[in-house]
Amino acid sequence: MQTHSSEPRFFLIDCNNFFASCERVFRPDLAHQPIVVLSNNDGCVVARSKEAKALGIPMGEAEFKLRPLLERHKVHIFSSNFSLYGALSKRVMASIESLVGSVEQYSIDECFVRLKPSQAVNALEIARAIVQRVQQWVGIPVSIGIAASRTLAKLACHLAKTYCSEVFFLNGSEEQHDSLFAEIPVQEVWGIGRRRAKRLNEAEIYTVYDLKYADTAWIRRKLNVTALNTQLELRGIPCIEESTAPAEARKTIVTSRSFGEKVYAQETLAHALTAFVSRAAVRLRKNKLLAKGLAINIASSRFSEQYTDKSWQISLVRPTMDTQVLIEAARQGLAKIFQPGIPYARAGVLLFDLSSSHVRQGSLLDLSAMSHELRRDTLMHTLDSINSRYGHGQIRFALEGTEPEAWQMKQERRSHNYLGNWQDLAIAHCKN
DNA sequence: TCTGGGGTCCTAGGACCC
DNA sequence: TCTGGGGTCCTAGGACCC
Repeated sequence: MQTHSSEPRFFLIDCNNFFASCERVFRPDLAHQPIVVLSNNDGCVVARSKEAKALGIPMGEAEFKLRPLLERHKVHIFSSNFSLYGALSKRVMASIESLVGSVEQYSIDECFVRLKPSQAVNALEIARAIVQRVQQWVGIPVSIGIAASRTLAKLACHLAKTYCSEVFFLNGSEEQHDSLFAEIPVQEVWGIGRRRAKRLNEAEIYTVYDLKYADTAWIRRKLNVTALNTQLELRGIPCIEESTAPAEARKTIVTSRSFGEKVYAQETLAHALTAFVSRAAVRLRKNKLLAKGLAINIASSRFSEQYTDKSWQISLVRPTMDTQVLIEAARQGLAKIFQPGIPYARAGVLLFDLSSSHVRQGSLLDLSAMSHELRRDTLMHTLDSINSRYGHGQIRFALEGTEPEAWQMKQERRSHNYLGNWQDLAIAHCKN
């Protein structure tokens, strides 16, 4: 088998316990303390500090089930604070870019770097410099995997964490890699989730090593081409490309939330959907897009006896960025699928059939409608710029409702928005 | 009582066409 | 009326990611 599996072509840089580390940046007193961060609505655990992991707190577990354990060990609990995490993520990425030129951001806490030949020569030194700089400039610890393909770089990063090393370079011989891979369960591989792992296990493929050398035709037949690419990547042959620029390539925009409390009233659901449409529309305009399709869905709890999940969708006459047009469509849809007596637990809005707002098509038949649309566009952009300057929700549609309501999510332990709100700036106290 | 949110890609199957 | 291959497009659902 011809491979080049030790050539350094990619970094995968991953922030350690990112949300928990973010909370620590402005609470240095929490160093070495167990921390968990909860999902939206304070439902379940989505991030844990190293100390919390050591206490055996599982990922994704419902908070109410863990409460005794959390209290017993005095675990610090935070609601998720995405504006803070987003702001710190930007700083992490910028710090890395200051050393390597450009990164391919993969998620809020991870990025790939495709190494130029000149960088590949000094891969290890550069990686160590990144770890040091991100810690110093932003205060976030990162781990780095260095390898010949993206999948291997992810695996190398996993090894870095396993061996408590900041950087792991897969630069050994084929045999050395294989003996490492024989110890790693196959579900650790990027792209192999629970289901595929189960199918692989049924075929007696248990480890990364097994997958690397499994019969290629079988993988293609029983799984799919994605899994085949994964296998080739394990052999050191890069074949997963960078996902294309998100803003232009994006196909859907989703805003959905679970409610703080169950909702029975149609009008309350309408308020929630209106708020979700408004948020989705802001993201639409920020990406310079128009939407032609809108879907809504309302559902009761998956754990409830009266489980129901209803959706409705519409194709609009013309692509739009106008919040009001979208709100009207959503409310119209709600009237069609709402059923009284159901304890609704969540709702969502999906914008689809997206197109670039640069190539908005004029209607030759109706010039006055065109000019109305252009005036509305201007109004929407004005709304966005006021809200971005004075804070989200400063100006909003009255149909969102004016009082706090049951649908709004629980966030009882949210930290300050230290980097996004003047009122929330950290304050230093001097002792004399 | 309480169980996240936001995405992408692939495949199978049906409708429709020649 | 039935016969057949082959192509495209769309949608629903599954699987994965963080």
